[in-house]
Amino acid sequence: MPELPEVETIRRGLAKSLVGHKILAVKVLAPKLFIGNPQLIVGQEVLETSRRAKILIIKLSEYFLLTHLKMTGQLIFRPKHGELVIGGHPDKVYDSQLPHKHSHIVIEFDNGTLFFNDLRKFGWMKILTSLDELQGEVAHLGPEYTWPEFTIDYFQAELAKRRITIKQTLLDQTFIAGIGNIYADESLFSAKVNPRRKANDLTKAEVKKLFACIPKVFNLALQHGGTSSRDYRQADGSMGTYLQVANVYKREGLPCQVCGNPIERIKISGRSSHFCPNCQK
DNA sequence: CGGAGTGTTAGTCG
DNA sequence: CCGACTAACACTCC
Repeated sequence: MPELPEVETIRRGLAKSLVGHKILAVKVLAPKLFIGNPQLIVGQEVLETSRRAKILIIKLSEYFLLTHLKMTGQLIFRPKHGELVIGGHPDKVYDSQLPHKHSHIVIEFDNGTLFFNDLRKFGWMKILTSLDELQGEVAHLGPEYTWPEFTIDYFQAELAKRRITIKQTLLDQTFIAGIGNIYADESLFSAKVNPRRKANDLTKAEVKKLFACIPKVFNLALQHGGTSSRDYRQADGSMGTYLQVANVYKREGLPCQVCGNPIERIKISGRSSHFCPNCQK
């Protein structure tokens, strides 16, 4: 579930709570989800947080703690002092009941407790002990949309190589980092490109449009704190509101905001894909 | 009740 | 190398 805007929103929220604070204890309730020896990071302080694609990176005094939330992972921080602010969306499951049956890793800091919850258990936490290891971990990922190397020339050349659909291409993390199912569909709507089109069949004008739409969609989503559907909450427990401004995602059968045509939902290589058959050619 | 569907991605197989 | 498919898991929806 969490794509770039959700992970980035969580990162920003957690940075405020965690930077400068020390890990007192790590409890691993589902060993499969934690890679490395949890005792290694006890006593270390959080220096800074960053993000690469959908991976959250917490830099500690000596090591790095990485988290991937995959489909249903959550990170919830419960501060020691003061009420947990739920952002106007009270939800018992994310407050008083922690840890609950889907809390698999619990990290105690000097100022509160971080819970890693994951219903489907696809996510993970991982300790890396050097910058080299970290670079190896993210080596296969394509550029972030904010990087200078993410240029129109790169974008066009990569699309030209691919005979798969444009939808599948956008989901390929080795091509561009951070796009998932929601923002693939939303970017394609913005660019008026049908998700079934082959990547290498897009016209030059369409490629240019899509290239411009990706940052636009990501930035809008970041302003809204990401998308909340089912499990996702911001780091403070509140909901992201992007879905309120989404054009196609989860809008099957509803009128297109541009032309009024019903939004369709189809399967593209196993992933649900939402689009307006009238606007997206 | 049974089966399909779910925001991800690494791995396998042809 | 490329592309299609599957598994990892637990729950909701129809």
